[in-house]
Amino acid sequence: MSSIYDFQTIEKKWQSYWDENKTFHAEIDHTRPKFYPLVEFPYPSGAGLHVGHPRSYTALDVVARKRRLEGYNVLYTMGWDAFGLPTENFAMKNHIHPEIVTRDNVARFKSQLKSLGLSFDWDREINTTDPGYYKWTQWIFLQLYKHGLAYKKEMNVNWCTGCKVVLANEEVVNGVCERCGAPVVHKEKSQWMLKITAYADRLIDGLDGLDYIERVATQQKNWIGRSHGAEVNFTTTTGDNLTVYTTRCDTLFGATYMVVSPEHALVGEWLEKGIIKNVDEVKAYQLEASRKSDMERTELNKNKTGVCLDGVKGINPVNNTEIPIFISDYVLASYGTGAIMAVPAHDTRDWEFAKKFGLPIVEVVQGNTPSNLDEAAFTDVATGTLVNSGFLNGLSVNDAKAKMIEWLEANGKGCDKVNFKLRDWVFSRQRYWGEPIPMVKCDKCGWQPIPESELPLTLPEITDFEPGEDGESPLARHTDWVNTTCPCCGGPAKRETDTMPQWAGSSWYFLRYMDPHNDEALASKEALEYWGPVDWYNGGMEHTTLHLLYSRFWHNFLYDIGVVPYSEPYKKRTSHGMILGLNPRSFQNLPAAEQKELVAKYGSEKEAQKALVEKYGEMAAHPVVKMSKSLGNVVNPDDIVRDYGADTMRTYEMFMGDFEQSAPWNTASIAGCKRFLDRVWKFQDNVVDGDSYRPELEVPFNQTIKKVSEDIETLKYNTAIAAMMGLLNKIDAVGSINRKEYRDLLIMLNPFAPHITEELFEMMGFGSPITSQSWVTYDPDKCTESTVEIAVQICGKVRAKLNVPVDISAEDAIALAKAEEKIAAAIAGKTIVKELYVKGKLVNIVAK
RNA sequence: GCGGGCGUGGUGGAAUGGCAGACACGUUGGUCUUAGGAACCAAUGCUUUCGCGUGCAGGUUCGAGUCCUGUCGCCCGCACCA
Repeated sequence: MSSIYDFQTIEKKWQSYWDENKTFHAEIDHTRPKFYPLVEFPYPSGAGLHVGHPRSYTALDVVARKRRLEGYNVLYTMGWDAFGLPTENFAMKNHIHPEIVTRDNVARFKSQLKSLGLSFDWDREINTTDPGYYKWTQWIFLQLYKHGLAYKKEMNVNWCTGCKVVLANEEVVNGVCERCGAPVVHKEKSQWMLKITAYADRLIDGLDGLDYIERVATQQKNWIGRSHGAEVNFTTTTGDNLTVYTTRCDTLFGATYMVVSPEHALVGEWLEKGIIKNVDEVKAYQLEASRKSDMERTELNKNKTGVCLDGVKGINPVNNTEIPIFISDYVLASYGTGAIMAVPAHDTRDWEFAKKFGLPIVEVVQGNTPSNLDEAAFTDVATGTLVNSGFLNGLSVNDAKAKMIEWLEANGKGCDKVNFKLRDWVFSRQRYWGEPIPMVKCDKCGWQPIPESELPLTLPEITDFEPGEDGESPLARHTDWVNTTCPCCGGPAKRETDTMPQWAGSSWYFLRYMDPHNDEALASKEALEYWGPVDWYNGGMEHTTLHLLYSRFWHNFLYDIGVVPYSEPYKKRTSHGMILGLNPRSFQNLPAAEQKELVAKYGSEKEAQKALVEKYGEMAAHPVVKMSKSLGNVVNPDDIVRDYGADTMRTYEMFMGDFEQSAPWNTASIAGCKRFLDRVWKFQDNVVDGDSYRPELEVPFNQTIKKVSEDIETLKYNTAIAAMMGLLNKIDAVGSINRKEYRDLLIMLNPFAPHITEELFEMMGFGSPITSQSWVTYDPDKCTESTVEIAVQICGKVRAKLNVPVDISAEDAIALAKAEEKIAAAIAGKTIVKELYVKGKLVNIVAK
């Protein structure tokens, strides 16, 4: 009899074995092809590992382990993205230094990850808060500065009222802070900026050569938001130039007014010069607009507001018509020129505004059917033809655009222009726990980079991490550190006290894994050339427009300055779905007894569910929700590993559903995966000799190996495991397993359940360790049985089943089908209209 | 509003245009047990009589969960980007 499958002992045994033997340690080896899979390194939060983390880690661990068996030299690594606000907040609250908080959290995360048997090369572990690491983060910043891509600017920033820190546009979600949920307001602050906009085109065009899943590429493109249009130079009655940006220069004849953003420079100028007559009204509107938070602006976006500037008019360059100029916050200062020409007949927003302010609506584009401009703007570009537009009359929209640009350029009234939604990256944070920005300010020389030889510029040891009330970094209070000398003139100077955002360290970490201990460079040329680029990067969708875009920007830049030998960092990007929790407040998830009780009380399930929604709120209507402490549905991976083992946990996470879709965690379902592994364990009692597949298992084995091999490559881990479960059922039907079959099964299962397969491999004397074996192969000719069961349909309805040789001819198959008793009876006396045979599937007879 | 995705048993989910519900969970019955929240075996979409079934209504096809049109619902992203 087999021993008990004591997963606790076995898993510890092999984890120590791998550690001691450095089984997964990778070194440059030019005799083997390399493979570099990457998962997003975690922020080591105080809460410990979430069950969501291992979904991604296990998925690429499966790929990494398979690749090693296939002969690749695999670099699979882990590290810590450890700078960040939660740690600093925890440190403040509990009066513990962030460094200690980080150290403790990392230790916990590391032991949790180790307990899962992930095949990381722990010798390459990195930590963004390690001065040896952030020396190079700072070094990259200096290169950006030296190439004019880092600059300091007084600007309107997103200010989180909760974190008391500046946020990047990407960090503001629905007008509130992505992290803490507090309202975000605008504030003028002097900030370090990175010129990501200089790479806008590259970041779109570079996607073409990459294997990114569609939704990631689309989201990045939309975020960068490239639009082709024209700048048109309007003039004003004051003699000023007022340039607008438009994608519809074909409609220039239909411009009946102009709108500039409340912050537009000309408005200030005109106010100063006394040109504007309704000063109070204009100033009041400006003030109101500046006070609005993003949330308020969003909420109000249906109801257009604005003020007409009294005393100045715009002049349309194409027909010299004078038109009114408004200020309105529906025009953004930060996009285009901060000014637009308004064509209410053909733009929905302009139409709304014109309706509200009673402005003329002039039709210049006509569709195939007459449009009612009292009802809505006509915006169909595809079918429109120009009217009331002088030299454009009769042209299609596209032709008119081209002709108008020609005209504008010929007359010096405008030009072609490409605009982007993407804005420069606000890079300053008024916090302690981040990389110091290696810049000093000298009264004489201005901002100066510190010499590279002085890197890393380390954080000073301080104990008070509270941000200043004025929004200054806590570092600003530490004058010993702040006061320094100017690297340029040697005179007194002050250090920058803001630190870098968390996205800094994670923008290049995958390069450091290639050569983590190098003190001369961020990584050696040899390592960068051998290991790079990342072959397969898996991570969350939430990073698509943040980390993923930022790191592509940095990497393209590093390529331009000759630091890395290729421009794009990641060849392939995939994304996993979130692991959700069951909502304990939803009717569907209540214990049966409670459900009965509620139905008795309220009459029906529907009414019971309604009552729950009334009691708990809208959320009770959703049976599957995000895990949260307040609902008490958070699952701790430690508990699962303790109760079921790491192999079961891994298998379950891969089996629970489509890897790319979100899936609810259901601890009750884990039993199935545990049983699966138990059955594999028990095969040891029923092993017979044999060094080839037995006839009845030959096809199932070949089929399963094919399925598992292919599914691992296409993220279909769930069906790969299902196929192995199906194979087990077939082996059980035979009643025993032979040594060849057992051995191949274990290799196939090894990437998913590495511990149990190592143990069985050793016990069975197949040679040890399993990690030095070769991946199983299949014979394509042996993936189908020699006879198959086909369906016989009459008019598409299945009427009988038939066993036929797999290579039977269509004629023979149809003849056999017709000879079948039920079929013969069904078609008797009818005219056969059509007969067809689909190989190995079915015969369909159409009879009337 | 725009862009992307998705609606399949009690549940998670399978199905190159070809026998819908693989593989699991759960449930029911059984075996073995002092016991079972263990293990194993059997049944399990609904109805059981023809039959009906992939959100709903049409269409294409010999054949549609899959393709097309419309519609309803849910999720995600963007959100006045001119």
